[in-house]
Amino acid sequence: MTDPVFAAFTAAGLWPGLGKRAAAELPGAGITAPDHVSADNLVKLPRVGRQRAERLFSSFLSAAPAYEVVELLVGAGLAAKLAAGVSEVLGPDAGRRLRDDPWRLLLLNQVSLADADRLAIAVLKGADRQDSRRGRALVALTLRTATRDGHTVLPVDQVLTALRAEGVDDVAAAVLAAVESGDVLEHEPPFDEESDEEPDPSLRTLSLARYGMAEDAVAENIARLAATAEPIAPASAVKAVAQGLDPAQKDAVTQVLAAGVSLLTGGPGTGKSRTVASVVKLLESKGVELALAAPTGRAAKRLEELTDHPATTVHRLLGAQGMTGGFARNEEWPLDADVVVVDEASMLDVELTAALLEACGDGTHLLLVGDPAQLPSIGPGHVLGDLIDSGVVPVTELTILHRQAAGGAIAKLATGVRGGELVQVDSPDREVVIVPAQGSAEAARRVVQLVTDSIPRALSIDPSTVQVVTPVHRGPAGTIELNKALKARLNPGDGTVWGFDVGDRVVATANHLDLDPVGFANGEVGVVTGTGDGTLSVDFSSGPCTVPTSALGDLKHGWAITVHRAQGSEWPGVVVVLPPEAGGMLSRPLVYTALTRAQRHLSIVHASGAALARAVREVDVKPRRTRLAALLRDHLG
DNA sequence: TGAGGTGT
Repeated sequence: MTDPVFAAFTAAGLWPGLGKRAAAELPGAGITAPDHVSADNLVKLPRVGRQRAERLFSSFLSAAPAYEVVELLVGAGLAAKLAAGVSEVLGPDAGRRLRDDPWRLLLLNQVSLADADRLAIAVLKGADRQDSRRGRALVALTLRTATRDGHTVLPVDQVLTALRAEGVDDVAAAVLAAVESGDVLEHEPPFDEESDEEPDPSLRTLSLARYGMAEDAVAENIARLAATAEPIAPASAVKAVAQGLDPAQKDAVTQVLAAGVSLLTGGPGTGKSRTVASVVKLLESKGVELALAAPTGRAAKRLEELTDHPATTVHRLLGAQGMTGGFARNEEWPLDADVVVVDEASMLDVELTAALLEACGDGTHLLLVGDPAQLPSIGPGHVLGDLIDSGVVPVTELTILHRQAAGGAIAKLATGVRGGELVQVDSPDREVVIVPAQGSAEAARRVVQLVTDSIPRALSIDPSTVQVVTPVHRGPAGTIELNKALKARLNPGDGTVWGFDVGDRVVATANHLDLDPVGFANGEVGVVTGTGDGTLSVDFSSGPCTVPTSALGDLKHGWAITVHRAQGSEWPGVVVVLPPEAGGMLSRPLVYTALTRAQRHLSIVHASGAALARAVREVDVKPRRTRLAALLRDHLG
């Protein structure tokens, strides 16, 4: 009979060097408990020689801390695989720390309050829901849950209410304990110089220390860069690159030369890219050291193509050191750049921005380029929006559309949505077509009909240049079902290599930037042109690529992709589907991002009823609570 | 309560 803790430990893959198969073979070799583990016994395993047995034995000993954690977890009826995360978050001393305070388990994202309570009951005997350690953990949990909606802070009252709902009696003591532990920070409301009155204490907020500190760091470092900047070149230098730039675009260039931190904003087609290219050209000619980056691999790749100057992800620029590690570039070892340009800045969250700013030495100029109307960052914070709202950082907003379709229905619709209005557009030329549908099954049928029949027939747009965009993966009008239906119509086949056939459209779901000749970036769409032995040849818009077996798991069918993944790409024809089940996730940025993917034709299959107009009307269906705008006004106002 | 990125 195998020791249950030992069995759980070996099955959870926590023994370094021991594969799944070998783990299953342990009982056969008579190893069913920790004290059976020795080199002499391990050598009885199939395919294990003396040397490997010795190595496995020592790696077992080194995994003792994880074993201790598994013992605690299994004793409480919890999954042993949590142990890896526990050790990562709590360190080698995790077992003792969990025994001291079982609610520390809540530091892991996958853990619920009920799980932590179970561990507490198992570990503490006589555990009490009024335990101050539980209250403290609940404060942090409440704040962490809020970060999933992008908030960096919550009002104190809201945290207290959440604590009461979990049965905590002394809520003030719980907040105090959380603040004293250092995990949580308390913030006074912004000081109002206009009034003599004390700030309202109910406006106090709480943050998780890591985000509270990141927000402080962003504000302080913006102020530092603003204060230490020297003009790079006289404004007259702009003339050299100014041909073809409109006045606002020229202003943006002038601003980069003068200001430590400046912003360049505007919707698709307003010439942000063009302006950035001019900035780069000018600075290169002056021999200025430049660093170009973007939050995603695809945006970085595009920035590089556009400027003809090397660009990387912000993470790579800063020398990111793995999942939990920090960045090699920081205040001690700043970036070797006089000017740093970051594109797609709407995707910057508060922690990455703090790291970026800390890595900018005194006198470095930073230009952030982005569109605040597009989808917000995944991580917490509202950096680009807060910088704009603060009013203390110079902003150039580009508003003039420079595309040939400037006066067209897509542009009118997009401009309306950007401003919060769902306008009726007249489109006799069928640049925009609204297709109402009842329910998501009908919506899905309409999509297939549009792509395979109506659009090519009536508008002479080839299906290969039409992209379907949907908010969701699941359901009849989600990416999964739509791709099945579209493959059946556009490129039927049985999927010889990993479900793909020559002619399939694919989308990348991870970066593989280092493959030979160019590699591909997350979100890039391509077409399969050939199959090899466990490999695929794919033509991405950036060039052809041979995708090895190891990277095939990061490709999916790409006729229909999510709005999130479509951000940053455009197609001649776009079909946007809004199924009823996506009603709850519709927001102005999502709708705006979806429809601005279209260059010449936009079909909207509308099955989400009143939710669409509501989403567009409300500024932000879920506004993010942050302190950054107020902090910036404090530092720079 | 959906969807989304980066790093070794």
